[in-house]
Amino acid sequence: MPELPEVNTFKRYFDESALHQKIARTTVFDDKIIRNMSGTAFEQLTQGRTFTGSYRRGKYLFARLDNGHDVLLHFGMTGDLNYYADEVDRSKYERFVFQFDNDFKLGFDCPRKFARILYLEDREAYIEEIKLGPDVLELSEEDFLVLTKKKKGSIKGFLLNQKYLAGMGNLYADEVCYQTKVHPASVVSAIPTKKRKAIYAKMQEVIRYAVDRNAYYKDYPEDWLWQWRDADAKAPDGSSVEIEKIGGRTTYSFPGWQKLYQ
DNA sequence: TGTGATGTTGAATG
DNA sequence: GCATTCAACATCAC
Repeated sequence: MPELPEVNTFKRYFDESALHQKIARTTVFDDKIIRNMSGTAFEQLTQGRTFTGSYRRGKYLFARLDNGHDVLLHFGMTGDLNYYADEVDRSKYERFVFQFDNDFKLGFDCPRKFARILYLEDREAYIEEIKLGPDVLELSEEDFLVLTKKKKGSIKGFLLNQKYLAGMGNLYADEVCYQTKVHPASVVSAIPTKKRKAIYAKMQEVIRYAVDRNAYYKDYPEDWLWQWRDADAKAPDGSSVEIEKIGGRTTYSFPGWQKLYQ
């Protein structure tokens, strides 16, 4: 699920449920999901604390504690949040859970365990360490044009690289390429400036649109790519879909519709 | 039953 | 050192 718009929805959910509540108890069920310490250490560091705010950058959600430290929530492929009071609402895939003073719980669910949870004393140092790029919605057109000027890899691979810009994932990257009629395998630097501007604008538009709708796909326009993302898909001009690995991910494109720059 | 998945990392290569 | 590629990660659903 989680690309930038989805994680933004998680942020809203987190803010509405967990903020300003004291953590009475933290329970970790899967030690490996906490990446920089043991589950026990994580429990002890978070118990008794209160969440005071949150900050999202790309797909990374940082939950600030009242001691100035952060809990980083990265949702991987299948991460999700679940705020509940009744035990019947607990997910079988809950990997750890914060229990608050009001007896409500915020569970972190993740069937496939690709999520990454870290306890961070210094958020900025961590962002620096992993070289996380600017959030898509914070990136200026000027910076985007500079970034893309000399890159020799594919535009798809570029958009997915969180070190250049944070937040694009497999589906939205395909969507932007499709809507701008650029083949995802195009060499970044070979794409004319005018077209790179169009990619920047479409990226902002698509991500903004999705964020505004809480990443609720059913509210997206019918002519967006994802809805008919399958082997029989046809572009508006009738050309057929091509499915291949680009930038390491399964990519849907229409060679007859999207121009390949190289 | 085998395959692929809305993501990231770290090793390998150029 | 930088850019890029790709297997590995763990598990479930179709």
